[in-house]
Amino acid sequence: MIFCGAIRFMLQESHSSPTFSPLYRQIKSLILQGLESGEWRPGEAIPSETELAVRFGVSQGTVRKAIDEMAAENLLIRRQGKGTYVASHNDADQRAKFRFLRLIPESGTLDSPQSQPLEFWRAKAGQEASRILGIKLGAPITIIRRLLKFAAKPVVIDEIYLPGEVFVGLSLEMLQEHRGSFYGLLESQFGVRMIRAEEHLRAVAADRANAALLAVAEGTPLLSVERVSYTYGDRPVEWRRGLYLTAEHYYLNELG
Amino acid sequence: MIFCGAIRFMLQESHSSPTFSPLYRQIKSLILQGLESGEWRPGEAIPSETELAVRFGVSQGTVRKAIDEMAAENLLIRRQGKGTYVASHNDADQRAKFRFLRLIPESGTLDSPQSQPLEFWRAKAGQEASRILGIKLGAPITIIRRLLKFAAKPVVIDEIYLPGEVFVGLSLEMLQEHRGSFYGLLESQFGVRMIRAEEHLRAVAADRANAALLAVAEGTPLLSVERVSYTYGDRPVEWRRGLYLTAEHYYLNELG
DNA sequence: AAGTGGTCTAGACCACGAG
DNA sequence: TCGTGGTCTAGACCACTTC
Repeated sequence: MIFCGAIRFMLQESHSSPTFSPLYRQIKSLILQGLESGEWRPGEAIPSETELAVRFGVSQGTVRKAIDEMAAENLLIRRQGKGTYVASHNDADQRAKFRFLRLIPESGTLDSPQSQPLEFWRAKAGQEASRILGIKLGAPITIIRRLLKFAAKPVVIDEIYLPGEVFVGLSLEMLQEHRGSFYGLLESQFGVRMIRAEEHLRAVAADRANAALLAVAEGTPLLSVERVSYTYGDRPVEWRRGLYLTAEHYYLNELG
Repeated sequence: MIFCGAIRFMLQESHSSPTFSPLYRQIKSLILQGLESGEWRPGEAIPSETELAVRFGVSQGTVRKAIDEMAAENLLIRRQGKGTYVASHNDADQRAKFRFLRLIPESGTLDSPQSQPLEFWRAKAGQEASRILGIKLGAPITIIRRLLKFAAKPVVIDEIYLPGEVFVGLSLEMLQEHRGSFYGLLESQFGVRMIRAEEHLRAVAADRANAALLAVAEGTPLLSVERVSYTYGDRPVEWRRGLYLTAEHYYLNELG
């Protein structure tokens, strides 16, 4: 607490600076640093608004505005009366667990998918993987193929590309033993939290192998979902391609 | 201005009310009423924050919070130094014009699609249309079929269902003559502004007729996009089904 | 210079959760 | 009862746009 009030002077003072950003954004990036550095881990509470205000030497309202933005970006979760928490893919909330999965059963009940790993191997990044993941050509990558089942029926085939240097020690056993979502595992085991993702959707025809896995005829139209996921600092750390069988499910998207 | 300060007493005073909502939300719904009633039309400026604060008998900060939320919902657009404007599908901004179209060309240049009306007829609402559009069975509906071309190539077939009682007088000529987006036309000609939409995506096979229109082989996988669009008060006013050819385009979705 | 939205502050009080 | 986030206020000053 020696620094109380002192940090204020380290913040940008001048409005005429060419790289000017408002105080609450500077506070925001300070809190972000705390998240990236692991000072506050997913699921934990960060200090109260008043405490952060004292620490950073600004008013409580300024801290509040910084936290408001981060809550809107799903980085933090506010709980009235309790505190502000670091968002996690391991929350009790089921919606948080499969936040990035937009596949909905045609008729009614939304049950959690069950993951069945098919293959797991290591390789070297080719042109496309190195470009998309922002790693060197030939850098180690880990590839996972898996099947997702809804109500015991196979519906999704995923092929997941991960930069090997980020997820060292990931193994097939970890995937098989893990309960919960894939991103929850990456978060708790490797400290890498997925913040946002970008998906490219296309309609494609099932080839022989994938058709067999999904128990449909070769050539059946499938929804191809290519996803790149990003962690703090917009750093890409996952590239995957999903093939969705949309006979009894649909992909839901809300347009604002 | 006779009512200055008086309206304040019409707002909810008690926090113990079972239907309690904070003051800024009440202000928000008052502004919303102004939008719905057409007091402020799309593209126009609403009164300044200070003026609204006086009119509603609350502080400027409370009005500000109400407007903040509405700007986040794309209902209003703030312009520093100028004022706050009602959002419109006819904005100069190209992004606003095709806000709901997520189809991106595979390679580079994003040019505006060109719409070519194919068919236009009136019918009576069946089971599905009446359920989705929230109108009576047998109520009049208007159906439009059209082709969307990117760079002179046919890429999208749309079939659009509109409640006839909302869009009386809509004609094929209006569609042919109109420059700009379809929603821009509905907004300027019928005063109905689309706020949000919900899309259900599936992969399907092209039938003979649609394959011919898109100049592809019968059975080619297409992206089926069913959309329900809502205006103020979450009232559904459009149901459409699009068939997207995703050979040289993809559907982009951002996951937060 | 005037008017608009944008930022920042300080303080009051309310609602919620936990002990 | 206490500490947390949530709401509301009043006032100061800054930045941008227009005149």
